Amino acid sequence: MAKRPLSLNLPLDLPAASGSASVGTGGRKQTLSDAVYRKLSADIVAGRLAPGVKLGFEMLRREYGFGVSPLREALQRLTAENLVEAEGRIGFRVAAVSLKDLEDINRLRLVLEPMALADAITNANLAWEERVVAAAHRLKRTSVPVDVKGADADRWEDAHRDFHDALISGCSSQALLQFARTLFAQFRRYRRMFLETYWRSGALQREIAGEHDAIVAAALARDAKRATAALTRHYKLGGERVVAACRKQVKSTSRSR
Amino acid sequence: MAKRPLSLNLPLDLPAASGSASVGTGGRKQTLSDAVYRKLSADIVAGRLAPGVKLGFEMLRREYGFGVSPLREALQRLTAENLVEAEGRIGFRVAAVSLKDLEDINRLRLVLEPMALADAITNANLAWEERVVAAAHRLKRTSVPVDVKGADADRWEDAHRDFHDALISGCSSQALLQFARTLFAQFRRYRRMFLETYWRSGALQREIAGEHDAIVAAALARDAKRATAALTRHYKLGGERVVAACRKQVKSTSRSR
DNA sequence: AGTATAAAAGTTTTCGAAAAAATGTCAATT
DNA sequence: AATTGACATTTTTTCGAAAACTTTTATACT
Repeated sequence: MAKRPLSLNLPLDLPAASGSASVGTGGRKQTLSDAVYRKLSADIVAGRLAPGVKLGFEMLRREYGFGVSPLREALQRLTAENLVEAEGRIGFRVAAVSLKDLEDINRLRLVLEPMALADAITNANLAWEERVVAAAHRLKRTSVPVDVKGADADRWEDAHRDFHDALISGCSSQALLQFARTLFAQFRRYRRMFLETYWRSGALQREIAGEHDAIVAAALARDAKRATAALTRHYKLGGERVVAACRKQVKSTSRSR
Repeated sequence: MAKRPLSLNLPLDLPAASGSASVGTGGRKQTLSDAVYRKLSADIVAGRLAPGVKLGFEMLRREYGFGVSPLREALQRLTAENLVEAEGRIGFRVAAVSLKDLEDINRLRLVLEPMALADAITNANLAWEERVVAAAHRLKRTSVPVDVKGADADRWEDAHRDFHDALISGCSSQALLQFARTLFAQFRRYRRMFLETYWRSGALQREIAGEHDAIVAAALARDAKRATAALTRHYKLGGERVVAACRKQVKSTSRSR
């Protein structure tokens, strides 16, 4: 047997600046753990798993068909992203929602994402422009969902996320990108949860499309100031809508109990 | 160095903090998974597990004495914090270090942490002041470590982290706090890794103590502007030192191979 | 009745081993 | 000599069950 006497705790090594491939899920080969992570994440963000719902293993096994180990790993990761709450030996629940939390997320992404966009524009190149244009086009061509919790909505939401992700994808700060993505996912849950009625009107959709156009135009013109202003406006409007809806619902539910 | 299109100064206006003296690991009952997470995190940040080192399960089992399940969960969480890198079905490694990554972390925490501190000061109350004073005192009384990788250093580093954590603990934005903490841990790894020689001099320690005093004085005076300036100065100086050391070492190692 | 205590039931957490995948070896072929 | 492919070995990932713990239910006692 090859029992190499590995150095105990103190391997002296090089600070290798290992090539470090590009970002994202790109190279990662899929494991069950990854798959269940994605599925759970999607179901929570879409609101198919309501806030506060107990995520017991019996139920998860039945519903998702995975074993306990991948499930636990996925839940652990989701906990780090504040989509799931873990309590010692008691188990996991879908993260609760609150007006305070929503305002917190909204406020912070209004700082971070324009920052990321400004940086992306200063680093702009053709590949980035391509990506932005392609994502914008796809979003435009994606039909607006009818059922907010269905698979249609998932498709539109993915296109929407990819669009915003494309915009900031040229940002040189990986850390900033990661934070912005986390906040985007968290905010999206609130939007899908509270803007359900708003959604169907269609007027909202046209309005949003106009805001997106403004951002793209400014970004492609490499006008960082105008682009961040447009993005900020977009997020401010969206944020206010969701906050208002959340506030209303909180009030009505607290009345009903 | 890098360009900074990063805007500072945001309007943080939210009704003051809800009591919440119970920050931190408070309620969570300990599981093995938590324990191994903490141990692994400490060993990586301290540099006892060098960047790029393969984290195979045979080795981990032997060294740490835990089963595979808690180990995997801990590694999954550490991956989310960028202290560990996971590659599909190939396994886990301690996250690589690079000058680019260091500069990235440093730049972002220079934006986020002063933001958090400013907010904490606007929400200041007696409990927060108490906490700051206590943490500052403990840090002062903690003896400066001799061996940078030993348990002494862990103790000092904990006191140092608690001090900075106390300063921003009054921040009303949980999300901002979380990001700041993550960046602090990541930066700390670089500092311990590259400032090893610097450390013993003692002069550095006195210098740092002075910077801390300035921050505390301004914070207790509830002078947000002065406090953030002092904190920024503290981090700028520290960041520059580490970046310089990192740059030097990268150069020398790349020469040696 | 009400509180405390003990058994039972149900969950979560952990372990050990099986399954799946990757890596390494070595001979055969071009 | 280099490449390919089959086989063997090592490692990661997943599963099923045992262990540890929490919650509920039942029972006894003041």
